[in-house]
Amino acid sequence: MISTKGRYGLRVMIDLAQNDNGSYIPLKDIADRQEISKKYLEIIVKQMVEGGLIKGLSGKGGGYKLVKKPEKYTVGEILTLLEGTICSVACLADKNYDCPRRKKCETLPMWKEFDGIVHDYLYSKKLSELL
Amino acid sequence: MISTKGRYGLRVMIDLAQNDNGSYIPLKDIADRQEISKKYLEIIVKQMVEGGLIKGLSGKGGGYKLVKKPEKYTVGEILTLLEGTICSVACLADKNYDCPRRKKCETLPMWKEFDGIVHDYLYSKKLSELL
DNA sequence: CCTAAAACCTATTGACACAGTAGGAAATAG
DNA sequence: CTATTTCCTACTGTGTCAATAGGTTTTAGG
Repeated sequence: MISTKGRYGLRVMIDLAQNDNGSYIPLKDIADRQEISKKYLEIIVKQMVEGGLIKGLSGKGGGYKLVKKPEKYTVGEILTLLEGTICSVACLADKNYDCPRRKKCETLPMWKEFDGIVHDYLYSKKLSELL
Repeated sequence: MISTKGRYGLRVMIDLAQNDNGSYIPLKDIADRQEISKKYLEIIVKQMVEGGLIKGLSGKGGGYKLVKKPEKYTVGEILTLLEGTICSVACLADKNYDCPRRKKCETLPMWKEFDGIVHDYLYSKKLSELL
């Protein structure tokens, strides 16, 4: 289940794309438009800056802006950054984890196939398609 | 993310299908084969009995068995029973919930589409395909 | 009838993540 | 110099997850 972090973050990205006028957009405006606590958005937006998804500028006239064109972002990369990993099951989430039942597990192939479908959908969906 | 409840429950179903000899299969055997705590499985299996997925018989010679043929179960129905709901986002999980932003939400259509894909996959996958 | 084996039932717990809140420090344009 | 804005650290209540624990009831077979 995608948490508010991922959902809100995605909405911030859409908001930034829709209101892009070349300059930086203050978080307050986004919070007002999206009806989300600005304080909470700060946490999310910080992660997005650190992850290189957007850039921020402090001080008056500051705010946030996209670093790429909307069609260059995929929903998958946005959600992965905020959710940590988009995986249906824990066995696949941690790539280093080596399940002792890996060889005989009857469900693993299905989870892999399922994960592939989810992945394909989210990484083919562009931010620009949501505007 | 599918929790252990759903994953273990699915494995119990597979185990019951694979070891079906007409009589009841004790949980201890399943727990041993699947290498899962029997105590924990009790909780999961109880839910599956209440949900009508399997039936149990107390006493010596008792255990659990499927109520339908493996090809009559879908992975979706099994997971839905154990996970409560298989929904990617909270907005769609509770059918009675009426989001105030429903009309203007730019992300809702995508979540619906995504949910549809997930649903389609899980409800078309039969238990018998996992044996 | 007795006993062993099994399901069934209630309660508890430690750890962790989620969804925020709070208060201030640093940066920057005008 | 000041108002605005990001940036940073810390805290907190709530809930779920993943079990564990200890018992009671049911049932088949000797």
